[in-house]
Amino acid sequence: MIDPSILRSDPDRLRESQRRRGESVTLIDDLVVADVAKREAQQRFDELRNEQKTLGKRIGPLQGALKKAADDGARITAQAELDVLMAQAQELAEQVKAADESADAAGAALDALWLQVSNLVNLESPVGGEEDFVVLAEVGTPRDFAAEGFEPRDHVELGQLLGAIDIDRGVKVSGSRFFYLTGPGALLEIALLNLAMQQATAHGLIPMITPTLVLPSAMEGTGFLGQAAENVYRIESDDMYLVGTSEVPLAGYHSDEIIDAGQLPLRYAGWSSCYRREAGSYGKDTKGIIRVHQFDKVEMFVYCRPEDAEAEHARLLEWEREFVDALEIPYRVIDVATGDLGSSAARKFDMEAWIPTQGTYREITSTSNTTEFQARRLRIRMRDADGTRPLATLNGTLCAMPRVIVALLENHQQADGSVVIPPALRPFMGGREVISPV
RNA sequence: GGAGGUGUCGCCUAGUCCGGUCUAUGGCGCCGCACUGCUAAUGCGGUUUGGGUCCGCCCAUCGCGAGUUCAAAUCUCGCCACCUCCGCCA
Repeated sequence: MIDPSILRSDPDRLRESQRRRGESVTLIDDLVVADVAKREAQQRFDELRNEQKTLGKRIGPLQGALKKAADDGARITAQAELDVLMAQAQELAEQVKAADESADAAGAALDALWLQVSNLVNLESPVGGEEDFVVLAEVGTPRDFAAEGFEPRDHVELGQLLGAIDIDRGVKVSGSRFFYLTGPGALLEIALLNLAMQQATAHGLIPMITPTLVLPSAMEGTGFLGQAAENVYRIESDDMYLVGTSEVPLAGYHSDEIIDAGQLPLRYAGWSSCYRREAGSYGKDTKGIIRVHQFDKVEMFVYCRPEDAEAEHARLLEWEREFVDALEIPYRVIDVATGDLGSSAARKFDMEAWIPTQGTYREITSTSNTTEFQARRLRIRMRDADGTRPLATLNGTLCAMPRVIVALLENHQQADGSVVIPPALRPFMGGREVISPV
């Protein structure tokens, strides 16, 4: 949710943001109307309710006086006065009830509209659709396998040769887009987890292992029940959701809290399984483990002052790069275009790793500055000398296991099908330097 | 899963039986001011959160929701969380 006061002070800013995203601009006009209607309805209720309370305060003492009335004359006078008041109060009660209902309805209508409004885009974000990203950096040089004299194998074949990935049995047990990590593949994930957590804790992030099943409020607060809803698994019998990223439980962690500004920034590194339906991706990445329904991920999440958010965003990107640098994988960094930000992000940087057998870069990390958007929805605020106000939240991938494993296997393979483990990872692999075909 | 108990503005707490002067009491903590060589102590004032505002105030908020009533922290119903006991269980 965006600061509602902007709707009154500068609605064109909202319109411009919607326009850049390629989302509805007329929605803002509807909001303006609904906002006025809501305030009018609320004010009417407030006034009537005030009247009702004022009147009610006279009834109690009068009833007391009636009980203590000394003689019949006084009793009759008091009773008559009370009857008049009660008649007024009864009529007022009906009006209050009606006003309350229309104020509630106006409020609900306004809230429903607000939920459709995506976050204000950062004006630096390139305008356009998925293809309109800007490349910020390109790091490392893709290997020239032709010059080395062999055809690179894809990660599916390598995974099989090494006994590291078992896709067939994943499909047998759980259906398409599921897999097992086996032997060295499982050890590789554990090593990556350890390397990621070592780096995270070195930078002062707090390690977290989070719930992966959450209530609707957490899912909605993080903005995943909007455009992304079709990719979320819902447990119908218990009205809960499986998270697609630990961003959800990490954001929900401080929901309904007011955090002392002195404690900020709060930085977490959460490890969890992630579940994605991948609806609408039929035919894409059907082979291999680039796009799967369940995987594990280490996610960074930051709560900070809104004025520090852009610097934090740069920091998250730096930490992501540090991790991929350590793995010696060629990559590029892109500034994601406004049409591809998702509802929560004001700005988003993706890292894309070079995948030799695809001859292209594929997303392996994503870091978003969601400014105060999620914090407002989740009622997370900070308190400083200026009072209480929403804070900013940011998130960034430190290590999404399957895609990093794909990049490692494909980029570090040798002619005989073995794979060299990058030195940074070796301490977490018992010193092993190479994984060889079984 | 079953039985009983509890849920009040940061923390603790009064109020709930018997509805109205609750505009929610008191203590601790915190903030400001005064006094003070400094600290402490003491005194005075402030201290839930959100919304509206003609900047006087007004409205909502007592775990959440619904209901009864002229009027609900208080009565009724449903839900949630926690505690105790029983059952089951990795």
